[in-house]
Amino acid sequence: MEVTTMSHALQLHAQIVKLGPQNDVASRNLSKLFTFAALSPAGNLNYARLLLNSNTTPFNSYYYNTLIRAYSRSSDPTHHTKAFSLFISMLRGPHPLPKPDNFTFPFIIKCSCNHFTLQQIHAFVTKMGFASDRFIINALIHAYSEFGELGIAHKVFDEMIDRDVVSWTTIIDGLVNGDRPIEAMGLFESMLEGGVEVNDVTVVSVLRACADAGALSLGKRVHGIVKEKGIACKGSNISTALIDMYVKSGCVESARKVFDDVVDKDVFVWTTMIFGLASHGQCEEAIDLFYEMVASGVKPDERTITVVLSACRNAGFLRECNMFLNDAEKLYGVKPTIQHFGCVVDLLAREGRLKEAEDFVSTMPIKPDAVLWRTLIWACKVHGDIDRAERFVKKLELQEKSADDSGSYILASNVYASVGKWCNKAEVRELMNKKGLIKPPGSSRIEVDGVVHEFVMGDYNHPEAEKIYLKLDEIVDKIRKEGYDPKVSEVLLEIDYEEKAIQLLHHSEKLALAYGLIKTTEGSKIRIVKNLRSCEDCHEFMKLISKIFQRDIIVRDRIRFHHFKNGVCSCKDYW
DNA sequence: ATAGGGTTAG
Repeated sequence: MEVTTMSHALQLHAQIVKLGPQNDVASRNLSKLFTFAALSPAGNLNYARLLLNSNTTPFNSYYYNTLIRAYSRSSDPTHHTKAFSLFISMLRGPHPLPKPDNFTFPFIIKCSCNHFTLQQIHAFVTKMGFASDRFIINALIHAYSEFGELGIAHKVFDEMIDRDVVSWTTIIDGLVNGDRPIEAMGLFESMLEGGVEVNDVTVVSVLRACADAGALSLGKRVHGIVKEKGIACKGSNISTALIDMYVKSGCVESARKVFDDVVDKDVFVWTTMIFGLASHGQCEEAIDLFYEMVASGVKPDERTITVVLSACRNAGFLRECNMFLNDAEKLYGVKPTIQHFGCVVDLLAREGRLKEAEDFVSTMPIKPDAVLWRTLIWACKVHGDIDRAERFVKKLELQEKSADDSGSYILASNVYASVGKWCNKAEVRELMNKKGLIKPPGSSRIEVDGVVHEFVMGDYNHPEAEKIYLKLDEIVDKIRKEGYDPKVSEVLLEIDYEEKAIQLLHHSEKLALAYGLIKTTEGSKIRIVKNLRSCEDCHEFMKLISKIFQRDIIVRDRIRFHHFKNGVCSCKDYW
């Protein structure tokens, strides 16, 4: 008989007490009752704990492990602490408790709060002879990855003897989350070579990697695998990942095809497609698709609203923007977030309606965040309203939240520099140093002839780095000696190489640039996916690149795509 | 008599 409610559980408990712990029926019921109390959403963790502490419950590792498992699933960190103290008492006593076993570790690993604790547990795992337990090791790999210890995670993975799909998927997923999609993709390839069967989870992870890297060719291959094996039937999450991958690799049409074939579209599928259209400059289509979604009976969530608002913003539809903002709560029960308000502010600011933007911010029911201030400051800078920019910079500086955000500081220092207030700029820089803010290196990835190349600022790791630098020097030299050469140097000349413009380009971008010059000789589209930190960077870079290649360019920054035709950006985006 | 690891949009 199944236990389904707490009152039923209490009845059983009474019966158990009556029968006594020695009774067979009683002990079977006890385990049922306990499992229900600990794990069922209708159960009660504290009650399970009481049961464990009562002397009728046998010293059996099952009960301890189950309770630790229950604690580990909770989002409440004090539960993790409780799990830990249970674990410790299992290790050391004082009472004769069951020793931690192979079941204990996967749960307790989930409870560790930092990588030091994790390493201690890892040591116990080894000491107690569980170093070849796949479940435990997979849990370790996952946990190390979550703490950003990808090096250790990778090492543990490498040293494993019998890796299975989960091991591979875990490390791949960890690399994707750690912004190392290229390595993730590499591992996926080795996994295929090694003949490991991939499943739906693997596919979703590797598709995320492809999306991040703009790796269309591998993305397509994965799509092929999905079709071949029919893995997609299980749910819409693969479809969502595929749509996202195509969108971020610059292929809305392919994304749309996948989208149209999804029979039971959920909110994720719709939202991703709406984002896809909006980010490719098809803003009105995106808005239409939003209405289609609502008509089909799927309720938009917070993210959907953000996406449709950003479509309005990119299209310059202020009226619609306000309308959707009002509808969000009334029609769809979505509480407006800072991103939602941010869209309206962004739109006003871009159009140069800076006072309106400022007024809007002061009437918002939510406290503006650093991103919002930055949007405003940037717009002020573009529209030459430096007084207002300075006022916003002050607001930004007051905000503790921006303390860990080096982007804000850099923006602030740029504002000061642009009006020649070098003292203030120096102050900001100093503040940054004091807080130990180091800007993470910029990186870019480019797919040329089916190969994704990654460049990190200041790196020399590209296999053809030397060649690339040589080529770059050669070009620069040529410009110096011969001046203008319309074939290759138009842009470099125009931007005044030595003086300033090249400073806008990171090392990585120089590499990509030069590499493109050497290698890219055919095709009409170049996909470049960049993790740029601001639209400013993005546009500077892309203006250059698209002129050099003399063809259409699609580039993605953190938020959206920018289309460049003949060196002109076609989306209404700051420009 | 009884359990375990990896899961989607920026």
